[in-house]
Amino acid sequence: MSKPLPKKFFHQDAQILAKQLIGKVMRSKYHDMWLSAQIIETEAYYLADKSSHASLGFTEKRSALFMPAGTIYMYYSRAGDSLNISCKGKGNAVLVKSAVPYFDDNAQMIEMMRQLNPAKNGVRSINKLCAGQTLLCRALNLKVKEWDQQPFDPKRFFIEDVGYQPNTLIQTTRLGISEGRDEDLPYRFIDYDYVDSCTSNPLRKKKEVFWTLIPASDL
DNA sequence: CCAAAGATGCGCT
DNA sequence: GCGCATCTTTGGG
Repeated sequence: MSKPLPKKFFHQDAQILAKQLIGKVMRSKYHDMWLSAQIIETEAYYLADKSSHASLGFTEKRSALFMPAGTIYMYYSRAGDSLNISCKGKGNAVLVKSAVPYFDDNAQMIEMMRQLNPAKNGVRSINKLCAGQTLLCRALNLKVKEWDQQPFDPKRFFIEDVGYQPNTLIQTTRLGISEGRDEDLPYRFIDYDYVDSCTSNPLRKKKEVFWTLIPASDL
């Protein structure tokens, strides 16, 4: 079950890569168990855009953003780890925002994910187990200390093309960007068929939120 | 100190 | 289900 995305795959424009990553499956080995989740939501960030960490300048902490395409950039903020991947052009990257558990071989995987990412009250439903950039890192046991500035490793953590093609993507604005920091750029992408498992559903917002649909024929 | 590419509970619709 | 207040941890100023 192991056909990691080739390095070349990450050598694409951030928005293209963000769209291409939708539907791909992350696989992380925890002890002897593979934990797998299909990416359903991503965001693109560019060196020139004021919301990107890279735009704040090169530092040791942010150096992964300036390393070759396909380098993992992880950072810790607001009580959780987040996963990014560098892409074409120094300082450009894609943030993986949410996923859904993908179980093609292991029935115990969900229990392990629940253990790694417990809900404070009750049990986290399967479709919300990886519904957030820090939640998915928790459920897959991905840590800054272990993966920041590293390339993917087919033996421990990689992303795989399982042949899934989304029918439609939602394109909308990124979340958590403060005013004046290019908050209106439409660089967030969601698999329409899994919109109920994303961090926040733009289609059902009462407030005015920009979104548009991208059909499969345009991908 | 406090902002940060967040998450959660609670009250309301 | 939505919006807002509140809690969260860490590194840079």
